[in-house]
Amino acid sequence: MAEKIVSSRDAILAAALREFAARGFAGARVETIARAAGINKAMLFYYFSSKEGLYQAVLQEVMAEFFKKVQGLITPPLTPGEFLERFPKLYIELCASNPDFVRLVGFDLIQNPDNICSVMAGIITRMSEFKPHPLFEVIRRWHAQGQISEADPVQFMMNVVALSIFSFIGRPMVEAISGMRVADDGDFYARRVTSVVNVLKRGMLK
Amino acid sequence: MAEKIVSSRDAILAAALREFAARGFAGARVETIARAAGINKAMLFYYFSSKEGLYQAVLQEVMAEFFKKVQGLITPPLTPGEFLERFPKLYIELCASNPDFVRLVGFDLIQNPDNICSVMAGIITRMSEFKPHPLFEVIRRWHAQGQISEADPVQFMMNVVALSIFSFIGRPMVEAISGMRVADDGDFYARRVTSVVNVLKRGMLK
DNA sequence: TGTTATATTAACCATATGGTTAAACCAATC
DNA sequence: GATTGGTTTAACCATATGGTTAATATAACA
Repeated sequence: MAEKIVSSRDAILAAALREFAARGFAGARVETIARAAGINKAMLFYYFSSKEGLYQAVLQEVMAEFFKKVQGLITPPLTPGEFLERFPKLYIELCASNPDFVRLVGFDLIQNPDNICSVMAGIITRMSEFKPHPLFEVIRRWHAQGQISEADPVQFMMNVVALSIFSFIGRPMVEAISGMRVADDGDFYARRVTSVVNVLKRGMLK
Repeated sequence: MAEKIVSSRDAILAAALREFAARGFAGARVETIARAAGINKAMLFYYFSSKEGLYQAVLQEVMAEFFKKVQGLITPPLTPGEFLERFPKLYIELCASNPDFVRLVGFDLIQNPDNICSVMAGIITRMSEFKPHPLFEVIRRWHAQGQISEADPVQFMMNVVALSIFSFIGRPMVEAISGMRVADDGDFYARRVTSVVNVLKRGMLK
């Protein structure tokens, strides 16, 4: 066969994402990643020069993919109402279908916020469309035109992202407090989207 | 002197909280904890039989303290409006003054949700007042009486907790996207409380 | 004072882990 | 068929790490 189904490099990246997401950087074992990728441990150091290098590569790849998707959403001009409907939906569905992404970013956000910030900054810089980051200008304009009630774009985005992403990390916590087990069907996320969109629109739209 | 300023046991617990919060379970070094606590490593295994045991003890202690405070808030009967004002305020201020708590719980939530769930369940069971967990009954009643718009108590609480806790974990992320550095003064949290309470009341109160 | 239970330490130990190396394999190209 | 350059592996290595032990200090107490 001319090409392998997956290159060793890609197999390593995929396996590494799973392992890092499951155990964090320190808890991840290079050996385990190699075995899961079906290659010798030395291969891993051949492609990525260290565990740290591999980690950064995974983070880079995964974040870049994520930003590409978000960018697609916010490129066309939107009304605040449209934005508050589409962003959480995209975000929640994206996270639901990539649980490893959420956990990886979560770990990094807790442990080493500066690192993920610089990774994101790097990606944003490379995507010229994001440059001065139009989104925050847009949000400011929405408020200036009296379309939304929240004046501070940072608070605005925090509210949006918080409600969206917490559906994943915080679910077990709420389950524990409530004593209720939330069904793990796709339905849960559909209901979650509804609730979030509702709160955001009623809460921040004028 | 009859008693030491702090018992070795407590010194270990305090140092362990710091270390586990900073590096996660796997990243934490027993040696480092011992040194920070000013005792010999063997002492640590003398009081807590293993690294895992120490970790659980820390989690237990920290969660119990947290629940005690939350309980104080929700014990008296409240209107939904009062609840939506006081809960986020308490939550955000609590997290702001105990960043280690947030990170420790965050780690555990991502890596091992079942564990923290059972810890919480244990604590709740021991606090008899929480038993059938009245809070969720109360929320249901609020909706039945037409006082709030969200019918599902799980969604209701998720919205509340998400907006409150994300102020900490997610802040660097929003900062990176926005390119703005949020001032680290106490003011930030005050503004955050205002925004969250606003969204929640406008978004879920009828 | 002798006894006992609790605290505390220095010195070890077995193992796991990130990382290296030198040799082999393999496909393309000359 | 020899050369070359990327790919892959088994066998190592140094070190860090969780955990143990046996001996000692301390305080309470009979």
